[in-house]
Amino acid sequence: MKNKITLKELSKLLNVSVSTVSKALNDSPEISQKTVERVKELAALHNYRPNPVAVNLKSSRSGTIGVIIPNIANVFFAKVLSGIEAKAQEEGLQVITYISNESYDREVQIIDHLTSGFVDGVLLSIAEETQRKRAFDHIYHLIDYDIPVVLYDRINYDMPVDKVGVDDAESFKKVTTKLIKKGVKKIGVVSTILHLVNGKERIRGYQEALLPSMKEHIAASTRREFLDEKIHEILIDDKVEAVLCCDTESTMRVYRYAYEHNIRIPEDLKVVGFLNEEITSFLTPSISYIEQNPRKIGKGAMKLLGKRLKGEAELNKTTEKIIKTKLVNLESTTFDSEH
Amino acid sequence: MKNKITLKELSKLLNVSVSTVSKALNDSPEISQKTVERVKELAALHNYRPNPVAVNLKSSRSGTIGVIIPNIANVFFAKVLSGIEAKAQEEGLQVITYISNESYDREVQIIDHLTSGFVDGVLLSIAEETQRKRAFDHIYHLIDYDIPVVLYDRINYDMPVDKVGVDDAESFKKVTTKLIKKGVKKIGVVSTILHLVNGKERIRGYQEALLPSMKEHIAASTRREFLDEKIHEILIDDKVEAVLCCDTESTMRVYRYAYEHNIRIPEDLKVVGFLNEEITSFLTPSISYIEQNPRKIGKGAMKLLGKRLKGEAELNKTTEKIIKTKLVNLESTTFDSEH
DNA sequence: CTGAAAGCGCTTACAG
DNA sequence: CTGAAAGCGCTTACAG
Repeated sequence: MKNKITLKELSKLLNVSVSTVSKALNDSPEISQKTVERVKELAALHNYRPNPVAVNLKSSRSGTIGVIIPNIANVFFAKVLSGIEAKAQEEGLQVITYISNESYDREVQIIDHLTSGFVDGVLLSIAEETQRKRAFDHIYHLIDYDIPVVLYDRINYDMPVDKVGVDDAESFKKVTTKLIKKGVKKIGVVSTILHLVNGKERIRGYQEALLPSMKEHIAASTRREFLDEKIHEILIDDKVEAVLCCDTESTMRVYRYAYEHNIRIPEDLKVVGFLNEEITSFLTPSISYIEQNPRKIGKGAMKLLGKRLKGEAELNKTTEKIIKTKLVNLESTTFDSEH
Repeated sequence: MKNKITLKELSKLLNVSVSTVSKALNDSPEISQKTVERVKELAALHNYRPNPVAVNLKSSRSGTIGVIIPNIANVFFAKVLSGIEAKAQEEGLQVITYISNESYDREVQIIDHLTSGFVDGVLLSIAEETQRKRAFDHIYHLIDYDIPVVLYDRINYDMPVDKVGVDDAESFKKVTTKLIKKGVKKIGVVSTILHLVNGKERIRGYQEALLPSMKEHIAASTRREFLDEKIHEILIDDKVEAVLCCDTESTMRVYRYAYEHNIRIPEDLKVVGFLNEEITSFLTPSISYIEQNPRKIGKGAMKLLGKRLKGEAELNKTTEKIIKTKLVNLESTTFDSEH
């Protein structure tokens, strides 16, 4: 079974030309029914598969797309990837995975590599460091190369590409409004991702929903020791009754802070987290959380890219798709169910 | 910037032959220093990159490896992937990701696809359903195709391939022994993965470590309602003092069960989980857990595959690499630190 | 209906 | 030191 059989070998066995074999296998109307059958039978017998590399060289497409993931250990991105993979599967495309590890340098390196023509298109979620630096030249470079790019999740940039993301601002606005309607007077926000677009957007949503009479309570820092201090300020000094967490890390810190200081959830403090189902199911007591539907984001991004690759998308127009989040209500919170 | 420049175009601009340009770029000693410089300069100017597809066709290698992941939303596998990706990066290989979703059919389909020559080698962790069915023909098929395969994590199969895994039995044996030395008399095990090799191995390690005088307390089921019943039996009826959990799901069930029945951890019950750091850090109180070092597993698997691909491995001999686990001790357990 | 020829973009023995 | 030629495995206009 060592060597894969080629068209040439098949043609020799069949005593016809390579062209004929190729056409027969591709159901060309040029070839007689009889020949087609003969060829296909032998091909099946030898388990013939066209060499994808050769096919790609002819068609000058690689049949693969590149996915750049900032952090694969984050279940959110892992699920996005699984959505991408599922959709790519449907479209007959391969997925080449690149992990930027939130590093600018690595992202530049990956993108540089991608301009060699390894892939027909790219799905990108911009690394944290890149966002901090606001250095996007490498991404524009990719676009200049006419490699279709779709941004996913971290999207609020003014780039001429398709985008798929989440209604960050809207989700926080809705939750805040809901809490206000419940009669909650002091609402706070905790974040370790203030420098990311998504983090900024979420806070904006919160701010927009606050009533003019209400004070903002924002505890934000990327450094754990400072964050705990700030959490102390809003939980102990300001005595907020509810807190919205912008990310997994801040949810965890609030949760642990409450545990260590005997603050009961949800009696003393209502907590809404931005995290995934798996972790929430571990928490005792459970909290409410905003479900982002990462698989859908992945599928949506791959779908847009697929359209670009097939030329079904308009050339000078980009699409922005927003996947709605859902507030999930758990046992020990006081929200009504949402369906 | 639309069209990538090719060797042919470069050669025209330089008034030399395509061969000369190719050799110059590859630092062939055949070419004069002057020409090499001239060629490289222009190539750099035009940002020339060899078309990887064409290079692959010549070398009849694809330069990519395929990774089959049973479940990417499991952080364990996500981290394995990140280890694989890092090592592949070092070796200049691309990683094509396939997600089997623990499905036998999907795994068969992926492997069938892989025999077309998309990849030079495969890293595989066998899907749950495949293990249940004990149907491995498709994997042998891949091996017959002379595509190097390395099994990772789920490895205890008698296949003639390289393997990288964890010391499942050993890890449970060690923990059990440790507990016994601490004076714990009744030790139980909870598992939802009894049908997986890893699950079996862990239980075997536990059984081996038990003293002849001690009774086994095993709560195992893949169905949640049955599992809760069995957890009840060992926690309430048998009153075990410590419980080893074989997987994330069973850890979570035990944890929640204890919470709901006011069983204090670790005063009433010591819990050792098989889960990842992220989740553990969420638990209040925290528990001890066995750290498997998934990134190292990924790197190790990729390293073995790399050796096969470079022909550095002996042909009729396979390597099995075991990555040691580590027991991690957290605040509220009574283990000594281990370093 | 079938086949010879050119070509996708490269590399590499071989000749000069 | 340089270049023409063959070839990796395929597809597809073109000729017969």
